[in-house]
Amino acid sequence: MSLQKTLENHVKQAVSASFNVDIDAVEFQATRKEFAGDITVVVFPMLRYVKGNPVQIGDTIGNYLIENVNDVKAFNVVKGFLNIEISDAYYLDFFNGIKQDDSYGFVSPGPEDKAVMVEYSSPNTNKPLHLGHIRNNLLGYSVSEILKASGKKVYKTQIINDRGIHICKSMLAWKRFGNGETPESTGLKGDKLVGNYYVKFDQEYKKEIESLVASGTSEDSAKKNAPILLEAQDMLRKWESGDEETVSLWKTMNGWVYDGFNETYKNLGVDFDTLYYESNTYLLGKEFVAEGLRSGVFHTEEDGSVWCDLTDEGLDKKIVQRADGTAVYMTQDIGTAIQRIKDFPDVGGMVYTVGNEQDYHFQVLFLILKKLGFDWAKNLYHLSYGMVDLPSGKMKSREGTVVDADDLIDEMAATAEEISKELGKLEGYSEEEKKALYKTIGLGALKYYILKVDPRKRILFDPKESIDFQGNTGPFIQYTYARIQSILRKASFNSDVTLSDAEVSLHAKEKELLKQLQLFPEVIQNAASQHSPALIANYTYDLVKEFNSFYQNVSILGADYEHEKTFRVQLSKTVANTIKNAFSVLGIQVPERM
RNA sequence: GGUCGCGUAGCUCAGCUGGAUAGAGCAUCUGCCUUCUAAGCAGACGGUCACAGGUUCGAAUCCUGUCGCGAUCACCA
Repeated sequence: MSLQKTLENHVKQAVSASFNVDIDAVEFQATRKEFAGDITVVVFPMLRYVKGNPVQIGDTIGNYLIENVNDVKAFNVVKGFLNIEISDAYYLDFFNGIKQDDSYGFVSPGPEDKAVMVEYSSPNTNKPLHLGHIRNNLLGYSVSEILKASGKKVYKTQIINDRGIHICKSMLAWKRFGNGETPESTGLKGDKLVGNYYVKFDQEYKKEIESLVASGTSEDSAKKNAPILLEAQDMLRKWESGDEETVSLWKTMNGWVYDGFNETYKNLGVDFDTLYYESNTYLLGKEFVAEGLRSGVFHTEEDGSVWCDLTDEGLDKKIVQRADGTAVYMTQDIGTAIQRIKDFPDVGGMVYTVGNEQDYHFQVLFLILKKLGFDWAKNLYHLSYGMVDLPSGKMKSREGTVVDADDLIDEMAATAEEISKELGKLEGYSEEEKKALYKTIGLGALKYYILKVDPRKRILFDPKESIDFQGNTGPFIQYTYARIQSILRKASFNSDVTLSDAEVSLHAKEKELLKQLQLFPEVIQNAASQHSPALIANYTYDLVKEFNSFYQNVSILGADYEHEKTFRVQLSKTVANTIKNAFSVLGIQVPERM
């Protein structure tokens, strides 16, 4: 049981015994550093139940705690704040309980736990992944891992947008200008190759529009009637009717793209448990339109189109089926959500990692699913995130201002290399070790930089200046971890020794560290319920700062007494372990040396 | 215009369900490498928490309004 919970009961008893009233909650906070004490009870809220002077009430409770609770060593009252000092024995007990636990803070899923499905990435197959996808992938992956750590079973998934006119554009351009090029023949990653033809299409399309306009066609009409566009539309019809040649080319080119994407995912360190393809799901959902009509959730307009009226909930009307009976985006998403629950009956909720430009869409989607009567609909969460902007402005594929995911990952490793060389570290490492380390550091910097900020906020990403190896950054934390490993290599200590408070008296900095460690499981739970990797990132940074201060000011291997040394080494090891666990849910690797 | 999100130090960001004098890093300045990795530590400087009201013992945090920035308001996905 956490210190706070234990104390809460005691404080309640104290109030009950001294003032003859029951209170239902006690408010705690960490004691500010300028006051003596470890944990603070805020007395003000009790004034509602207990009449009197807050200082006197605090005194009374404090005295009761001293008499009745072993671990309470002393107290002081400042204004309405009752600062409580806890005995070393309590902290050592706590520490002895976790020091052997490599997965401290992580909870294994219980069999009765409902699973969560997390969707992220979900790219189109006509363009390579870019910086925006990186934010999406990192968030989705990390939230999945955090949910796992909090004790949930998680299915990571993505829906691949593998059909539609945009795919046909790439296919058409490849057919016309490709000369049979393949990833093998060109040495290009598949997604890059296909992406190039998508660009090629756009160039041709523009040329045709220009020449049509030059020969007197209106711009509007030219845009609609450019031959290459008409041909692409024709190709989509062929695809939908199952034309063998078209489908076969579609399969081949998508295959190239998937190979390319998988390489990027592997580099980024993200993965998926199950995949959905839009070519399989785009027809889903219509049966539920019929059901929604029966139950009165939807209604039919005169032209035969089907709508959902959400004006009562402050939203507007949304179409769910066209007059010609075909499905729209919303319909597919309804169908896909339901299909997923069918495919994975243990799933009781879903997280959609999608940019904030779709906030409204998901608000509507979740509401419709609720209205259709699915009880899991209350456990749907749109993990919405802001755009990633560049100093030069928005990323626009047409203007070539998109930061390519693969390029960025390489660039980060190169920057890590540059800085490492400047600092003259890493002597005596093989080239291979160095290369691996540069990647670990570069990726760590990138991931941490993106994950430490609140997802809702837009990020201004400056590829050159954003990567700082000092302060609240991934490499700083990695560095701390590596230093602790160095101590452990030199220490050769017996981790089984269990030290009691008779053998060790806690240094102030050690106590601070122990307090931080005690928070870890709570941080994981909070991060899970708030879907916030940022919480974990910032917590880890706090822990590391605390450790560095300890490291710099307290001798570890050179401690005066053997017990002291053993304890400090054990503590360092536990801190390292916590850093590693925290970083693993952020998807960041931790180096043994750097 | 309607709806949603954001606005905290020169810059990048924390700040949990309201609590003590609003915290870090970068940048600027001052100390600290014969000691476990100085990619570090200790300190200084820097704030009308966009603005105005309200709620109460107490507001960066909750409510209302104003301003600024962004997103969205397709029978596109």
